[in-house]
Amino acid sequence: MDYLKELNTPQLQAVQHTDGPVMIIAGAGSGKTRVLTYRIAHLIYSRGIDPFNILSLTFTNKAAAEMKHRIETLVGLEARNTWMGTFHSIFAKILRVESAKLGYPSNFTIYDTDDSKSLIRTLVKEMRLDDKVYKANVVLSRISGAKNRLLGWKAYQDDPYVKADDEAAMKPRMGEIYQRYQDRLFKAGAMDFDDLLFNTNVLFRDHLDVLNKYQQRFKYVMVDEFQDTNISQYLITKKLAAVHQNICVVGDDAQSIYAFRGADIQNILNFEKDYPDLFVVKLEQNYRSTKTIVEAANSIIDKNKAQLKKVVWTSNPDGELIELIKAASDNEEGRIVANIIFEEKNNKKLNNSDFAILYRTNSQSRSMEEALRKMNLNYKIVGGLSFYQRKEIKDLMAYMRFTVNPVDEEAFKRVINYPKRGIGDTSVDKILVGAYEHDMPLWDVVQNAHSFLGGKAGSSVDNFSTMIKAFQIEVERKDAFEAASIIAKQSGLLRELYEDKTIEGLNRYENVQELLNAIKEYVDNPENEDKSLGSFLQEIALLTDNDQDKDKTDAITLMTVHASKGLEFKQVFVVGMEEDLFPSQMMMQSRDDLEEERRLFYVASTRAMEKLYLTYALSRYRFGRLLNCEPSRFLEEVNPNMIKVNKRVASKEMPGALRKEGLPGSSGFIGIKRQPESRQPIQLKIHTPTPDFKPSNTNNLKAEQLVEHPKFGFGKVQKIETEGLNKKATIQFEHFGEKTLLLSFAKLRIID
DNA sequence: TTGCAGGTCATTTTT
DNA sequence: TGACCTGCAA
Repeated sequence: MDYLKELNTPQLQAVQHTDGPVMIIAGAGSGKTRVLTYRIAHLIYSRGIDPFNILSLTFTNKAAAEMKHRIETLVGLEARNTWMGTFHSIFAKILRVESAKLGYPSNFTIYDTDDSKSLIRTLVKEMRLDDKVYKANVVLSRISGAKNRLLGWKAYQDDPYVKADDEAAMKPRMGEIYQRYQDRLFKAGAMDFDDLLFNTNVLFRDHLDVLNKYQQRFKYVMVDEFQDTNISQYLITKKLAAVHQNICVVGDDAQSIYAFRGADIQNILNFEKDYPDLFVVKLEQNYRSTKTIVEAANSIIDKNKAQLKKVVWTSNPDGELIELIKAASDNEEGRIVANIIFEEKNNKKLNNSDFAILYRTNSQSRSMEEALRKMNLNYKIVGGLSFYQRKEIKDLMAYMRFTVNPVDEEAFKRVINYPKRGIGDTSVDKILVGAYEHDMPLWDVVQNAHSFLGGKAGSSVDNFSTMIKAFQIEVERKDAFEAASIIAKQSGLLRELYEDKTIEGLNRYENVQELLNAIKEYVDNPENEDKSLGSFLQEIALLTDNDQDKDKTDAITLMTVHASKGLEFKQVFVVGMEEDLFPSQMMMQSRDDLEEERRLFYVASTRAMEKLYLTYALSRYRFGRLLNCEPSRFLEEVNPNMIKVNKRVASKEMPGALRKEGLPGSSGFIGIKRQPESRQPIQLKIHTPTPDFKPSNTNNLKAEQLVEHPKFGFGKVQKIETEGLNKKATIQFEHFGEKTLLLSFAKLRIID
């Protein structure tokens, strides 16, 4: 085979070793996607495997689309017949076919996070619980965590450890919420994201004939980004591959950055134990970045304890040093970045699309955007509020959802009184409670509104249900586009938006038109056989990526580090390299996972092909407050030989606010502190909190008190200050020196 | 039921 | 800071 000549030895091994369990450890930039696509091509060409028997699972829509595209170029249209997609989409597809076995309708709705949270809020209210204790976010992540560990509500309630946990967290009724939540999802004919995996596990566990069918079908199973799988996903994959044993996982433990979503790095670390005859290939040569960048990235990740041994190297030239840039404020940081991009574009004849600005949190994009706009530099933001998360889009989608599946409670709540038709919260509650108490399907209650509501509200609901019934007839007769247009018009939604003449209102109107366009495209696409609205809804339920790559304009890419995985740019700025921001304070306090933050930094820096910039600000507006910042510890951990401190920072401008606040470091402190002679990074002593660390109530914290901090370790309170509404504690820590912490954020354990 | 004013609260990453 | 909630008047 000709195309195999392009591969190096380990890559070739990975491609040709098709049978039996295989694990490919692929460092950043080592040609992972290429190996995967060639492997599939090889299976089809050289082994004569029917594409229909090959299953490849990816993590993101983007990765799936990329792979599909590359395989089609390599193999041709035949490749379309392979099963390829995200875990969620593939299993949703299977669940739609087999839904009856689980008692679900095949057109079940998929609830997104907003729907789930809203349902939880409703439940908490119904159970008359304190919504400050049972916060939707917290409850949902608890339930989600349970599902990812395959703990159903019954098992959850019966598990003494879980129970003890919940009681310790003062949330003893969590198990009950979980039960009700599942019940309501079921009645609404809906599954949440985690259910797609959980229910697939149930399906395969309880229906061996179904399992067997898919086991026979998928002779070859491949999993991309294996480090990001959770137990639930892993178990499904393992079951599917149990007959043929042709399972190939590709991943990089150093890029495992989704633990918050249940990804378990142990899956990749322990894979060998599950398959003793495992064939392991390591792809260690990096083709993407300069030596400087590869080594700097390695120097950070080397600090992690949990990792598979591998040495990522490159034969690329050294390239330029990494630039370390200090700015006085977040706005100045933006200006500096914009200036550099402007200069580099001119000097090196680069395009906007050669640059990426990466940040830890979406909210950081603002200062960057402002600066880029001022310099007239074209940019695009990836992620953030995606198209399908906008209110107006969700509203129209909710109408469509409710028409197709009129027991969908969350869709119902969205549309019943929008646009306003005089059905207030009380009436909505009566309907929902009616359904609940009489154990009736929501749609039946809506159709018999008069038995539950008084005259006026009752007739309003009657009008509503008549309208929905009319929609249902349209949906049956017409294609998705025509039906959706009618729904948009006759629901009054389009008129409502049209009458709003503000700029945002105009935008919203255009967004709805945009959604209708998307539906039109869907209908016109000959690949889609089923043109019904229901089919369209199923198609896009799992589509959260709005990067259709349609914008051909040349733009600088702004995105979070997470969103950058799998991409590459000539020059990359990692901005906001400040302690508590990157690494993130939240992350460190909730899970004390410095290692994952390191991996995150590794992902960020290895996106750069030619040049990497690390920038930080000494002060930054966060939560509407001006905070003083310290440079990130990662700047200390990077091999200092790779870094040059940028001199361009000398900015005379000092925002008034900073001067007033007397910014520490605004005088004298240049660059980061480093021991000059040794040129060795300073070793920070990282504190491991005591195992049962629980933050204390710090309302009455006094000076001289001994405390423990999950990150800074032990310390003694120096003084407590009140500044406006904020209380600040200055604490002398054993290893980290004096720190001033905002008490509302700091998690401290008081040692008595 | 609706709309407004004022208050509170959290503030990460994504299928 | 801004998203969301609550309470009150119409």
